[in-house]
Amino acid sequence: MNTYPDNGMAEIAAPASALLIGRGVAADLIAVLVAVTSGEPRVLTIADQRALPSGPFQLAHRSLQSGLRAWVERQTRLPLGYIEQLYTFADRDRGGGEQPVISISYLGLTREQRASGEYEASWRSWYLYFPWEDHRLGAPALIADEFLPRLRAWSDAAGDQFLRQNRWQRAIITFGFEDRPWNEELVLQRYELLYEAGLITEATRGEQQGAFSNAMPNAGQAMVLDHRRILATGIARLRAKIKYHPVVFELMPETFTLLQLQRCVEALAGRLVHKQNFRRLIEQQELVEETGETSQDTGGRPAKLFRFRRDILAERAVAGTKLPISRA
Amino acid sequence: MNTYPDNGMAEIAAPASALLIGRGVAADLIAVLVAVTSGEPRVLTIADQRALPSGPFQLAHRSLQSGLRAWVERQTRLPLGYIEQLYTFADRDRGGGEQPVISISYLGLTREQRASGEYEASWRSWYLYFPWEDHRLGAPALIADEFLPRLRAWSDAAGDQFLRQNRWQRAIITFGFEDRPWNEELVLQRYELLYEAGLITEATRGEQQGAFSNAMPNAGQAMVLDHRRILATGIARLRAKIKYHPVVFELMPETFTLLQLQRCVEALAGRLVHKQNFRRLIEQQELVEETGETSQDTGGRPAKLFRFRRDILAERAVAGTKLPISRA
DNA sequence: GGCCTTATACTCCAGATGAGTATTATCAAG
DNA sequence: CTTGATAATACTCATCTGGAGTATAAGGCC
Repeated sequence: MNTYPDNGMAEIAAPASALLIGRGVAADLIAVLVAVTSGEPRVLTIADQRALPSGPFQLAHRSLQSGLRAWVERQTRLPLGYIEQLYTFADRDRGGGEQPVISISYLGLTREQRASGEYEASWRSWYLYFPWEDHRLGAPALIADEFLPRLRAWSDAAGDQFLRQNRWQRAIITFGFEDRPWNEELVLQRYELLYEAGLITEATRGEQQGAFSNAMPNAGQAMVLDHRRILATGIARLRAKIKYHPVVFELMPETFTLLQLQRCVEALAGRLVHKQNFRRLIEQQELVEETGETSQDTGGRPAKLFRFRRDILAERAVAGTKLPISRA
Repeated sequence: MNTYPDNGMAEIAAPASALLIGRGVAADLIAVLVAVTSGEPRVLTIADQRALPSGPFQLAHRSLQSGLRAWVERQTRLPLGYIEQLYTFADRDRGGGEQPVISISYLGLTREQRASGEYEASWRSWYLYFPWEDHRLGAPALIADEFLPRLRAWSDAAGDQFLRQNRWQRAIITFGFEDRPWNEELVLQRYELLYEAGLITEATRGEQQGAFSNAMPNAGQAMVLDHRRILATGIARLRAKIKYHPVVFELMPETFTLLQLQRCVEALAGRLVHKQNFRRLIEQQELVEETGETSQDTGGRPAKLFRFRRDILAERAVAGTKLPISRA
């Protein structure tokens, strides 16, 4: 998201000897398109689920944002409910030649997901790429069994004492070791930590063939270039956003029960929320209104159906709202 | 920041007839550099205070971020404590020719401000550009006396009823009319509203010479291109950020009193905070430690001097903190 | 009817927040 | 050396908010 001193890795290095090129870089758009179906948060992927959809910026478009929108809608035939810019970075390894590539990444939310791509596009659960991020059924064993010892070892391997302590402290905070609470928003920080520790497949790509590698094949599906990092950025942004902005509704069907809404939020946040408190907050904020209908297929008592009050959007989009996901 | 449907204006339009240019755009960096001195939040400007510093992206740099950092430090000889990307947009009116320009804007915080530019750089209070954003001495008369009637008239002038209501509702929320609370974070939304209503000088630039204009010369100093909009984005981002991230300290001298810290926060937020509660929050978060010294030149009882606990930064940079500025 | 499942209505408590009051320590002016 | 002005600093208090739990209602299914 944003770096303190300069967290590195965000943007790929170019040799310091390269000359100044004032004019003439290529610009790419990269999209993190999200939908939630059957209780899973899904992201649109291409290239055998190993890449995010992307394409060159075309001047024909009014703006970057509308360019992205038009391009996605043409490719997928999905209406995009919400678009937000994520991050821009420069990457010289792309293009193949001397010309650097500037990549502008976007987060987009959509309701449906008839894939319908021109290439083999498919929607995949984002936990395929980040299995350690799903805490709905408790903390995944992967974290305590695999990450904990390896991050510990990596920390201890640091030369100077300050670095050692710094590494371990980041591990503690991001993964909630030593009884710290889990903070679902730190998706990017966790990914970066694992990357630096060499546990992520992508981190060891540039290295020699026979080199020893710490990379864990079971630490999530790898992606092309830094696409997994961009996905992490998108997930983090969305997890933060749903807490104070009514964007969840862009992912919901026209009418829904409160439990469906809750399941959607839980899928995104990767953690469960207290049902009664969730309803209290939703209702007292007047974000939804009853349709008058009820849904029978709940498995229990029929639930009232609600619809998002679009009329309140102008107000709340700017003034903010809340969702009950513990930050502590 | 981010747009709902597509708030327009964010990125300048290019004619729909323009052809696709896959390769070859120019990339510019634009910086919002902020410092706080004598109780005023200041921004570095060039070109007779009518522009933000900017320059072409040079491939010689490791990354966009380090490029920005190196370039600013060379130009101003100021160390940048904190850098954060703001927004990227495409602008075809720039470059003069067919080549579109991609502008990547950054927010940077620095401690001192010996201008020292190569061109005539100077630090200006950002309230010079946004006089309506300073509520430290109460709401500026400008808002009730000038904006209120004009925004009212602009709303009423809308053709259909929905648009009329939408305009006025945005005015109410962003400016706190009709007894709504003032929300200091809505800097960008306010600027966009004034821009759409034609009250901002920049909004009427492209128009005919003799055309009638609503633009108010007293509604803040105008800037080149969309620099004022970028500045608004930076202010909004910073105002939001100081509430949950310990970035204020990047703007403070090595040691400071709690009142100095408070004044700095107030300068940025454009509103006053409750002194006792401010201190309570700062101290219970253990963000600062006493130096043991006291400052005599307070005008009253001497105040303890504090220093920011840099050692806590690694933890808090990621875990977050709080500052007491009412959101309600 | 008994039991499972989910919806929905309330209650409780602890900590955070907003807004005071009271007291203490300096300096400067008379 | 007393009086004011200005701040620092210590407490108090009522309210809000958020997390968690209990109780009851309304369906399906056996």
